[in-house]
Amino acid sequence: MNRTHTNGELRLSDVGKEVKLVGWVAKKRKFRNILFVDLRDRYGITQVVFDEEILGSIPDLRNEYVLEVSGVVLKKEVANPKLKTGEIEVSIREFEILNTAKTTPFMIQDETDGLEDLRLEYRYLDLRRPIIQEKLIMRDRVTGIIRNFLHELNFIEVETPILGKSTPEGARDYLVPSRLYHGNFYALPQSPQIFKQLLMVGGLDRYFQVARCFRDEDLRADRQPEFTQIDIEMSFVEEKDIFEVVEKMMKKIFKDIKSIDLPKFKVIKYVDAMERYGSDKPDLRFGNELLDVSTIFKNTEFTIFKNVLENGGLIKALVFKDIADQLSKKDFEKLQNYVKKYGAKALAYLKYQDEISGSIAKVLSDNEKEELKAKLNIGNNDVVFMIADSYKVVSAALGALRVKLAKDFNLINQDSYEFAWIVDFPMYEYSEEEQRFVAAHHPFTSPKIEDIDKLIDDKANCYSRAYDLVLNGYELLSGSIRIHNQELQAKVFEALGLSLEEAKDKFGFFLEAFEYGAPPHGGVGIGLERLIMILSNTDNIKDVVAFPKTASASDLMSGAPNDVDIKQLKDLGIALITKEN
RNA sequence: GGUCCGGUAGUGUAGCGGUUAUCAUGCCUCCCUGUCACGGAGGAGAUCGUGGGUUCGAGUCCCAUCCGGACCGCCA
Repeated sequence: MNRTHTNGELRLSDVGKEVKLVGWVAKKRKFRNILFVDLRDRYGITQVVFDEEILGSIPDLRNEYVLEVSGVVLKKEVANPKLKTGEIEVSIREFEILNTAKTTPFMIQDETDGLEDLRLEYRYLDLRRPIIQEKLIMRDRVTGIIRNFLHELNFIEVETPILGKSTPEGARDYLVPSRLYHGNFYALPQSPQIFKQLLMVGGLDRYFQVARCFRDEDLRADRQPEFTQIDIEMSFVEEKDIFEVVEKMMKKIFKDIKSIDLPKFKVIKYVDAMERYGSDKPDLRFGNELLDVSTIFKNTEFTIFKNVLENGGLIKALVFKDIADQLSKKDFEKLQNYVKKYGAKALAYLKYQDEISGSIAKVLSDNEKEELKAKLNIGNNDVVFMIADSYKVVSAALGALRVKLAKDFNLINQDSYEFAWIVDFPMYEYSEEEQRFVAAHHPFTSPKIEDIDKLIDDKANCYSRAYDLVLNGYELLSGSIRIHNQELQAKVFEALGLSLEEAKDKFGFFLEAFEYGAPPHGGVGIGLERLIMILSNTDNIKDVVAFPKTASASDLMSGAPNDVDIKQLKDLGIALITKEN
């Protein structure tokens, strides 16, 4: 069954050769005495010709039959420029049908008719589509580049446990019941965080892993319950050392995959990113920055603005140039509804045309409108959007609007890749729900040295050595310099509201490890799927996962999750709670 | 936990109170030596997601439920 060539391989220079090909029937075009078949495999498509004069008869082939064919390579009189192999065809002398196939539920081609749920149910057929294969092949290339790159820098790949210990902070764990210890559970790792730090304590110095991670949270178009993180940790480093490794690695990936030479990555402080873009993962492919216009309205008569300012809120503006004539009243209504999702009560807007119109044109003074115009450098046909609310709501709503409008008005260059390190994240964020400060990152993140004194008494102004790398509006990776000092770690646990007892119960082994000479260390976790999504120009994470789950975390193909035999539950000592009790 | 959108031949869709349930594609049969989105003729193919209700009459309206999708919350 040895093929001599793949279906993407034969060229004009192969004319005259005897070849053997294998593959699937992608398409057939039949006449009385001749049959053309597009034979497909992972490498491409080759047209093969079944000629009655040569074979005596024409076989009855259907789409997706699996064939082995032998024949001679001929030059085509009229080439097909759409195929790499379009200048030749193979005239069949012998063939064998290796397998037949039912009619597929959707067309096996890039432009398929099947919708996503159907394609997921028959993922093994969906995987035959070149457009899906390309993405998995790219994913393999990227992990290959990463492995080679890190190995050259003395990193070693270590596998850490999948069955671990549940820690109730953070994302919800996937739990695995223990058969030997009834009532006890393993947790699947949300990330190999503790283990990789212990590898540093263990003296491994430079570690990485292509790590599967699991989070039992609700999904999104860019989130799966299980995903892959390129997990990296280094000893005896500071931020700049880690940035250098990651930056070189990204440059290597973009050079090899996209033939792009990336410039040096920007560095933006978290507070500046929030101020300018309303987001800690800003899309830097376009401008349209947020501007604080509170001072213009400090003596305003407009009660809504006035009240917000009096209650400690602020007013920010977002300007989009030369679009006023393209937005109808209905469009503005849609945008007003859009920002409500983010908690904004309203979206104010002004259209600067021959006259100034818009939702708040009548309630603002001429002076205010002119001041806005001057401060925001507004020209004819520009639109100013404003939201007055708390800092958090203004940032979230106006930040999201900024991205939406840029997309709607095609202001984003799809071929550009704008990286930036976001640094100096706050140590805590305030949880409205719990009415207290909670950890903004995992509890092993080091505070800024100069902020150690603020850990307990001034949480609002305490910053950490955490950083993200953002790319085109996505958080590509997250990392930090870790705490390596037992006392500081204990202090941070305390600051986070973990009693010494709780801390010992949950992380005792970890704290103890720090008493035996833990080196300074830090690292990152890179979201592999997101990187591949960006590289392959898709906004759907399912496209870059071989067997993805739906938005409700089910596998339409296998039917997972499913109920299990009562005997299995008994072995585990588990009884199910039914709705009745 | 919440908001919104969708579910009609194999597939993608039209229909929005009375139709023989639309169109395209796929499928099957026949015709066609050069197609490469082949072409031509004909044919089969739909418990309109499921269960209730309103109505003389329900893909069509209402309620519930299941499934899929997007988003908010969530994702230390």
